Amino acid sequence: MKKFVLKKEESAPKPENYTIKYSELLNKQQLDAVFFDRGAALVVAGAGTGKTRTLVYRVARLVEAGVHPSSILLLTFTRRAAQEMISRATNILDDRCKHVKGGTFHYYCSQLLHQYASEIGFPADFTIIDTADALDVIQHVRTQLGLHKKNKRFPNKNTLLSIISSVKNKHLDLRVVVGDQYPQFMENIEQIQQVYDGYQAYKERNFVMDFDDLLEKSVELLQSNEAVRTKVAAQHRFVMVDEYQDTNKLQATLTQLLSSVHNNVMAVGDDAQSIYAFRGADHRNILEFPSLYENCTLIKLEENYRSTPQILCAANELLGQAYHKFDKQLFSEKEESDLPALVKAASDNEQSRFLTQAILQLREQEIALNDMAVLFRNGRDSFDLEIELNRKNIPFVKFGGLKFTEAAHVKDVLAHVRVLVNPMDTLAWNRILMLIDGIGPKTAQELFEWIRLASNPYALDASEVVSKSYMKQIKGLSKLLIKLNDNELMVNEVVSEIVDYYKNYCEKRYDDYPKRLKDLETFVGISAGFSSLSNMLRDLALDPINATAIDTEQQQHDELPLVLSTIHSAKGLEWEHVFIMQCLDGVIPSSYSVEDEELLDEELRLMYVATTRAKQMLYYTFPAIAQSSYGDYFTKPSRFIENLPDGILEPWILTEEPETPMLDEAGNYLTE
DNA sequence: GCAGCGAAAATATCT
DNA sequence: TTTTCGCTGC
Repeated sequence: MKKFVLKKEESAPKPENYTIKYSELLNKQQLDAVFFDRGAALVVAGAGTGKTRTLVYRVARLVEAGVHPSSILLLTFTRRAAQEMISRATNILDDRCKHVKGGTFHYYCSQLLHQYASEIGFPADFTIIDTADALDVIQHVRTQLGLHKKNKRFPNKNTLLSIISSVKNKHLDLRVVVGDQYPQFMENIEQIQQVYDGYQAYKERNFVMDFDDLLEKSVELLQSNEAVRTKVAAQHRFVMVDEYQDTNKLQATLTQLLSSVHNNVMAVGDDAQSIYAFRGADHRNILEFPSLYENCTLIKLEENYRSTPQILCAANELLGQAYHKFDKQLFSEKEESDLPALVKAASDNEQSRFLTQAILQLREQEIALNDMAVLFRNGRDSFDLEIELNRKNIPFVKFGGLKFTEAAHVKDVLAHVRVLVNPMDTLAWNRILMLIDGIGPKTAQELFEWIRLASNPYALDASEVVSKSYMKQIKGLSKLLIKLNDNELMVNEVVSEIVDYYKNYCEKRYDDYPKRLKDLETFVGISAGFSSLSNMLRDLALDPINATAIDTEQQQHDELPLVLSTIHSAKGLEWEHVFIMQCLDGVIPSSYSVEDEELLDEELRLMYVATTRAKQMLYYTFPAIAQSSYGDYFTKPSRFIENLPDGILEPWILTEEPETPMLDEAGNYLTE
């Protein structure tokens, strides 16, 4: 039985009652967005046009107008972005803004599904699996189906997962995805369908969900259950979605569903900055948005407040190279600056040394390390630079690249936590059982069959499956799990016990165990920050810790660190001085993208995003010769840079002098 | 059924 | 360079 409650709308706020002087702080278009009240709006905001600022002020304005903060939903691309916006709103207004609901789509969906788990036949404590786990499941399904030993080539697990993920995120038929992206595997379509079904069935059976399931199942829940949809959407009087150009089909549908009661929805984005097509994002979403909502208002933010005209000129010229054109020209009233620099180094290492020196020189000029960033296409592109920075004692943080929680030893420890939270999590059981000598896939499988039916799944030593040879080890595991399950321990106490138990296995398995044990000690410390085991698992799955964050945390510099970041992770951020390194053809654009216009355009937009992060000065650097991870060499600068007309960039020539002890004086690179 | 060895293959960006 | 596959001996 449906029940609608009619509530009176808050009376429209009187402008003179606002404490914030909006009209003095924002331009005309920004004000339009901030004071936009009811209905649907699309804010098209070019890079650096104050998009975040506008969202922050709109949140504050709504709260000031008497809208209950918790009825505002702010969906962003990273959790970091949501937290930052909410804290900025809190700063300009007051603590009420802290109650605004914010986070990523995945985070929102995770909360929703945990709350309504019973509606979709899942236990409230289902586990979210990351990509590595998902690949393990696919591999398992693939071998079980006997597909690995066909004489014909069958797609590997990475390809299979990417196909499955596309099907879900783009909401397309499997045939369409395979035909479109992997026509060479069309002949295997039946088997791929089997893998798809097997993968789905496995997750249902073991009560785990992958990232895509979070979105897909949320849409299913809201679409199939009218009562839930009404109840949920009623809580969100105002829905705002940031970075809308990087939403996929499921997220666009979710946006509609979540705003379907109050119909107040604002999407903000920039089609020129769409860089997540590989993940199913569809920049057409933003173009189609106005047609999805009745009387949608369109607001354009065009004046750039971030970068100097010289940097914007490079950005505009880059965008002009796209196959599919944008009608976009950024302009800025900012003061003139030097032309962006184009720096050719002889080698990878010379590039690193140039960057290190340039950074040190800027620091001498009182520019904080934190106001500089080095950006790159791939996580590994900065490895050599990281060594150089360490050598010179320059503190840095790195965003993107390897995640701490992806390291095998951390996953091992987390698997123990997972079986405590969700005893039906086969994947985690497999992982911890196979640590024990003598237990392989087969025995683990049999043990799990027993666990599934057992009255106490942790009392493994009661199972008749266990053979004598490893009984002692099983007893140890069993004792640990029972103890942790029976006692009300703090999260870090649980993790600490697991680490103690795991130490032996870690030492046996890894030559570099001292480093890994140190990591685990750090992890015990981090775990103290979580309120419960299941919260910890959820948070770590959706917001994994960066691998280098672990090292830097211990160093405790009083100086704010330099930022190293993949371009993808730099989205939405800005710095005074930006270095874009490894600008090589084959790196950016990636050599796997050059055959395809769509892919190539996305690489170009990536370069555009990187370029528009810079406020004051921009440097493109590349080595004359660079070795790829195996085999071939990169020898040409990025075509995007090569194609720029003369006079946009200033070429720098590096002349290296013999190393001298006084770096600041004589050993510098000369510029011309 | 398990573990270890050697040969062969191999895209990356993120929630 | 690292991961994956198949083979062999226990």
